[in-house]
Amino acid sequence: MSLPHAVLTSLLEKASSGFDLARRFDKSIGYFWQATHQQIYRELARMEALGWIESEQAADAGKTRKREYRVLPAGRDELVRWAAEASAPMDLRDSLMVKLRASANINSIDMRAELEAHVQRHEAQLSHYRAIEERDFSALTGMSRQMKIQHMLLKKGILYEESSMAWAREMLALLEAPDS
Amino acid sequence: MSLPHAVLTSLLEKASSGFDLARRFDKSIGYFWQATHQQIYRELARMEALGWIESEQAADAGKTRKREYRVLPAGRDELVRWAAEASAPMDLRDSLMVKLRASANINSIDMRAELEAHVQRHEAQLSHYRAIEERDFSALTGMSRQMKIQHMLLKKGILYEESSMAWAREMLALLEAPDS
DNA sequence: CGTTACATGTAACCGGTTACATGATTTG
DNA sequence: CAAATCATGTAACCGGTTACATGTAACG
Repeated sequence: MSLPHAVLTSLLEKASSGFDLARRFDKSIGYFWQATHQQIYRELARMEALGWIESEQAADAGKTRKREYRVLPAGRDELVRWAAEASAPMDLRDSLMVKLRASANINSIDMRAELEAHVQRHEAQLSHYRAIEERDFSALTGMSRQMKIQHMLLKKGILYEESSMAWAREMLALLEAPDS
Repeated sequence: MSLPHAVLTSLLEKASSGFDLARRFDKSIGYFWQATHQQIYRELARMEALGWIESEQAADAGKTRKREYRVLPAGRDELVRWAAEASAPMDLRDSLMVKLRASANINSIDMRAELEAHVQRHEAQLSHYRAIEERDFSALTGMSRQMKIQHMLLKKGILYEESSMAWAREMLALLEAPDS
């Protein structure tokens, strides 16, 4: 159950409203943990009831209901406690692999178009990551420990995209090859 | 919604009982799509009601309730239909990454031990995959199209383990390094 | 003869997804 | 002024997980 802790981590970096959190989830932390705004609002309410976070009307709320959430010591403690737990290995549920396996058994299934789309998606994501790397992590010296860790997380994404793309290209080559 | 289709694919390769399917899911197809026996029994019942599969008492049932399931043409058609749908990109939900990100913000979180366990898990899985590769895919010539695709799926797993391990080792080195 | 593996299920729960609702603010 | 974006929520559903139940077969 990592969603509350992902939210806590994000709030720790910057006190925010639910809406801003949802937007941030679409970017940085969302590459490793996605959440819809409904989930986030639900968790914020739950965590406030538990005393892990507190909120007040946002400075720029105007007449809207915008609230800003902040992590309380109890929330910080909970994050430390949770981090010490053993984490289960990530579960892979890749429907493309299931389809490819089906295509190995049924000749009329042609996965080439979908693999091509797949390659393109990985390509786009990769260049997106690389742009972030260039922008935020190109300094050669003086990176703080925090920055170095953040950079490694980005690199994880880059490695994933690179290896997925290379593999998909090889798979595509196999499917394009004449059936000898 | 890939579980029924993963089951269909597995049944296509070999007519089986629910129990055998659950065991097989722990091995081959389960690397890309896990399922507990409860889920599998539920899907088998659903798919039989839909006319995608049929069953009869297993030859080796004895006095047990063991049944053997077989894919019907309608099930095969459904698999073809489903394979033509665009598949969503795999969603990554990696709690280890969330923890590492938390550790970038809270110095008292030490992820070294868990990263070491992580590396070891990947190492074990990798040598397991390599043993399968040696056993089933070491032939240099005459591999059928079906075999080649299956080999590529295994290679996908191997690539994943290799890159995860390399990355985790690099991350570990960073965390071991003196905090300059 | 007790333990482990085989074999199939029911029930409750929970996290995540989808659809829908509501109102304020900004922009063209 | 209409449309898009900001902002927060409710409700229903569904796939996946966990706990529990039940009985047979094989093994030491």
